[in-house]
Amino acid sequence: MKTAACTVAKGRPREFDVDEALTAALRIFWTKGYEGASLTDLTEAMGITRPSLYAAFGNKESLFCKALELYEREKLCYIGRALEAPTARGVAEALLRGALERQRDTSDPRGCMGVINSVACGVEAESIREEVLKRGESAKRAIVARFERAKQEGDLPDHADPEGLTSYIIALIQGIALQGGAGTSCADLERLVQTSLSMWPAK
Amino acid sequence: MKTAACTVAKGRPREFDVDEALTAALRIFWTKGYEGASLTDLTEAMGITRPSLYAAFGNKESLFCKALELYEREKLCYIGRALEAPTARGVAEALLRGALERQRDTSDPRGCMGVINSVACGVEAESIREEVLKRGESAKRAIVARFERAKQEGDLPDHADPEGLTSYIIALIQGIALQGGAGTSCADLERLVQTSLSMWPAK
DNA sequence: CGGCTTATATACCGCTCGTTATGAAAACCG
DNA sequence: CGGTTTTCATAACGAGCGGTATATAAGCCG
Repeated sequence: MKTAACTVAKGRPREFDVDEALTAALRIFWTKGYEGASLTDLTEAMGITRPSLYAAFGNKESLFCKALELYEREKLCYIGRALEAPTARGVAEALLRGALERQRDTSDPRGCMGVINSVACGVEAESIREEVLKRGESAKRAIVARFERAKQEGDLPDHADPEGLTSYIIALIQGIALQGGAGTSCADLERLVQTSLSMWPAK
Repeated sequence: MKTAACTVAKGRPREFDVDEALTAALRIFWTKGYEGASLTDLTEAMGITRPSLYAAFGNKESLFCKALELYEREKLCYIGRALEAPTARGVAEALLRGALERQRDTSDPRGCMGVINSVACGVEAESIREEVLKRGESAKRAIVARFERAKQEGDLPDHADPEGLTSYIIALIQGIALQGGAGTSCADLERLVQTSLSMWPAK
């Protein structure tokens, strides 16, 4: 009994590519937020009808979760790579430059999908908010762990506060995304990053 | 002809206090955002009916603008005071501590009204977004001017970048508001501020 | 008291929202 | 070819949205 990846389709084959549709949906959620993205916006961008969307993705909420997963996998992968930098300063620099590059990419919307959807809106979006915050928490824990390791390795001074450093660097990343989404020019964002890096000790 | 403040009321006197109602409306916009706040939410919190709201405040959009004005006047006054600090570092410290105190105040909602409403939602809220961003811009210019003054006074080194420093400090403030709105404990936020201050040169 | 003005209360408007019922179309199997 | 299964297209559902028409109540002025 083969449960997964049945190669022979039984009924009428679907006429659209699921991954392409999900990518289109991501762009809508990214620019308009969960509540701001109506089903009309979504179906028009995805090029499919409402029943097709519900058959393929369940409902609006599960569609959002799948889009969020795609977003983290393709657009936030720089975070995981940044943690592999040899020094704490290298980690911070990679994080800041990664966030900056995200705002530089003109083929993608400005702002950050997570930041946009972490601010409270209607009551219906409460579960969405929690899902977004949950993922943010796990990313935060990973950075804390990396800074604690750096402290043990003598890469950070004994009086360093890994939690404080993490909140600090996340605040800067959030600020970059927020200001980028607000329309701040990339040149200005670059100066923000430059200033941040000049603050970090032990150049 | 006395245009303003006519002391004698002509018709039936209104049965609610306009300032109290506006304060209640502010809390709703603050916690739910412009689009997330329905007229039902607003009228229930304000203790008035829909026609009373429209007679006193115009419509939802102008009500929001009046609430935003009240918010800046009462909750963001720490920014203006911070700019009066004698040194650039004093300014930065007052800004960060002011933002932290805002998240500490348990009698007010967490997060920042401006941050919440600066992220894009539906198309109807586009003018709201622009209004919020406009006010943010003016605050930014004030901080830039203050840092430029500090540079002229020799309070900041010649190679300092007032624009970059401003974007940097605003990013931290935005991060504090965002993390505060996300439920981060005040203790953690305090460490964030502490870390930020430890980064600023020339203690 | 009557006339005038303004605030209140109830109910409703047209519209959009997310979701789904209905029926026809397209592939496979026997 | 008939039967089965899945997808597609149209249209509709109930609920909630921002905003308002209508009628009544409460004050002043003469």
